[in-house]
Amino acid sequence: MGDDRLSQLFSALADPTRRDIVARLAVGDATVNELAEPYDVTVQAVSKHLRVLEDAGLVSRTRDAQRRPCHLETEVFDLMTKWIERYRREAEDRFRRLDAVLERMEKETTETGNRTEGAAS
Amino acid sequence: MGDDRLSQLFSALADPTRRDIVARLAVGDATVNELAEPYDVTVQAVSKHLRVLEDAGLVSRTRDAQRRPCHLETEVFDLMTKWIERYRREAEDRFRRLDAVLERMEKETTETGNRTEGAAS
DNA sequence: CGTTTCTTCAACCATCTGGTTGAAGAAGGG
DNA sequence: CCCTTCTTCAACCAGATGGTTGAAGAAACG
Repeated sequence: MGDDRLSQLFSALADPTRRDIVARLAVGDATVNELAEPYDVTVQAVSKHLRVLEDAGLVSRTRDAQRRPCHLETEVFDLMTKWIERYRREAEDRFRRLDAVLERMEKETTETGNRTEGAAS
Repeated sequence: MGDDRLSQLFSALADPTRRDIVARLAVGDATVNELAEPYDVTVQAVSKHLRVLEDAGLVSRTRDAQRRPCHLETEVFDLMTKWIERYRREAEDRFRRLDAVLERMEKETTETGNRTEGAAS
């Protein structure tokens, strides 16, 4: 279902353990074992989480002997913030226009109908 | 599993249909039937999607006769953008520091060790 | 070479999820 | 009052997901 990039990204960050992993990778690169240590789940489970993060483009991995250091890729964050900000702005702009219309209507009402209060805004 | 607010939010936006619903609600409020019309799924499925969005705090609903107009709540977007921006900045700051360290190390190496190239840049 | 460490693959399991159909609330309209 | 409209509830189903255990790759170490 989540076949497009944005779905993968949001889905990857929908898990608290994965968000925590991202938070720790923001501090510095780390291996699978290091990342798995704080949690009470198996290292295999963490390995799966890392694969999800990697597929989403949030994490890249290099090789260092047997270890696979994980590195946080920050560029993909833009995809999400751009999406969020777009619709947030769109909705908020609409609100402002709606408010303006309501304000004008109210002013016209007070002009033609009863003049209960001063028209100063 | 996704019991905290952030998990609910990311999870809600991980579905392309739900993101599309959010995009359309950014243009204006709409009823369940109106929202369901463009998709080839049943209206019940869309009703479920709206419940997910509502539980995540992204959508609020009022009552208008039999209709339940859906309204986009934009404030909760901040929760996500704050989280994303925090760790993005954290990681990028770390990169800048790392780059500075590497640059200094490189300069010291060229000063003490072999002087193969000019130390400019 | 055998062993130890780090990591992943494979199979399995419980639960969640997104979809369906069918029936039932909720509220107006004839 | 019935009937139609809008919406949700309930039960069900296929597939994804997050977890487990056990075994197997990959690469250093003795």
